[in-house]
Amino acid sequence: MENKLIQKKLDNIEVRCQKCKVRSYSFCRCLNEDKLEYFSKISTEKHFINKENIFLQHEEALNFYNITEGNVKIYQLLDDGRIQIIGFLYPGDFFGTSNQNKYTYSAEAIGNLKVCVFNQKSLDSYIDENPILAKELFNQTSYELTLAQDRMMILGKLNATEKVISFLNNISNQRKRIGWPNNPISLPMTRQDIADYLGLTIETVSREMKKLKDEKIIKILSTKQFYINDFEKLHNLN
Amino acid sequence: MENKLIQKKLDNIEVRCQKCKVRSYSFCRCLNEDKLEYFSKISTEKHFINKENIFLQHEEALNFYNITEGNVKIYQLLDDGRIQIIGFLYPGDFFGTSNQNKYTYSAEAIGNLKVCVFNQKSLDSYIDENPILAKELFNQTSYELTLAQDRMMILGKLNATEKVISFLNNISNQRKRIGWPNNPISLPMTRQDIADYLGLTIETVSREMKKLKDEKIIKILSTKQFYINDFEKLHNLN
DNA sequence: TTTAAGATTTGATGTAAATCAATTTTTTCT
DNA sequence: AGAAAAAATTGATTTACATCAAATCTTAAA
Repeated sequence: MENKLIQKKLDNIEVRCQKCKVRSYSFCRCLNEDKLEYFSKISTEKHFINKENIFLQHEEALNFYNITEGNVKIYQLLDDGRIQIIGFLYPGDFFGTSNQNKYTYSAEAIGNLKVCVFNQKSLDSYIDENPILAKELFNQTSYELTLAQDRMMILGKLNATEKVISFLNNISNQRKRIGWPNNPISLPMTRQDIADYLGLTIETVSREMKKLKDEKIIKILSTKQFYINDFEKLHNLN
Repeated sequence: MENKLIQKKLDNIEVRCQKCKVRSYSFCRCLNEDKLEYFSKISTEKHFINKENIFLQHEEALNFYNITEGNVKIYQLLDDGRIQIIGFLYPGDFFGTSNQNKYTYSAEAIGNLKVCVFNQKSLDSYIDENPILAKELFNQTSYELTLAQDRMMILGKLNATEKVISFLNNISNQRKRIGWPNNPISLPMTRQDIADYLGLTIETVSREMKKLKDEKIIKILSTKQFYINDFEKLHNLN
């Protein structure tokens, strides 16, 4: 009876990577089909619900995560409660980087979330035997770094209008990347999240959205849904 | 006559990596001694003077650089001339990451600069044959990413006072990292550079420095030299 | 379905940092 | 060394965005 359960579990694990919908744009895409059976075994799937923390900054960094479904926000907190959202993550994105064995940010689910969980040490050993993964991770991390650098410009030099525009453009592009319809767009995050992401207040975000609506560049279908009337204008404004 | 010259050049190249002063904290530190002779041959040393551009954003990304002496600023420009300095780089730091074969930022020498220049394609092939380098580059890039993320917090949520303090702390830590005396500190960059790095104006940086001086937390020895009186206070303020 | 709690919008006011402007200091060039 | 140019400081004024406050809309719970 119990054996049967274990066997079922194993079968399930074996095929998980083969059936994975986000593999074509995840770091594991570099692995050949014949590697997947073993690779499936070094990770497990885990579910989180809205607002659940995956981990907190400064906790011991045991795991490394890859999103298979849903969204994640990663953020840092200051002692006095100020928050900066570092990034919104999408299916195919990985997270859990650490410094001196501690997570460098906190991670929280936005809506329902499914992730692949890798033990950092196991993944590390696996990388040693499959160097192609190291190269893929280097390339993807380099790309992440370029995005982080672009965000320095956004946070340091753009005004409120430009920040909100860059955010809307960004959301639209992210959705295109993972093959989702990029218009109309439903925002998984709250206005507060957007504000904390852009280094603004919720009131300023609200006012800027209204301005874009009044200029007929976007249509606000509901607080979490908007339609881009004029892609051209939105792109050129930033 | 010419042969002699070439031979001299080759001798010089062969030993370059072995004699290198920054190897212990550069990405190439992961290579065994016996790899260095060949590794030396895939890069060349190049000098730049103050304000010389190493490359510009959007140029075709042909090379990858490692600093052996001096400092570099990497920055992005907006159409209207606004500038954001992404980072100040130190000996042992590498730069030249690209996206779709284009550099994602511009790089300029601060003072006299010596770099190792790698052809991106050659380095890429070398990595394929020495996967340990891929892992080292992944690790170092991950670390760079955590620094970039910390800077999002600085740019998005800190006020002017906190920004300047974080900058001074950062400079002090960078110098410690590469084994330089971290007090007093001579700044290689101008006030304008500091302002463009922190998303402030030159006037605000100047006023904040004066405030720290008045509070006796730092002593300003000259415009480019300062002494930290109270490390404790400086660290705790941020 | 009603009520309560939470999220968002909108308006009035305050303020941190930008901008404008003038002076002083430092560096560079002849 | 002296003149010119560039960088940095200091002060006065403006402004973009934050803060404070209240109203409306949305979601969740009873």
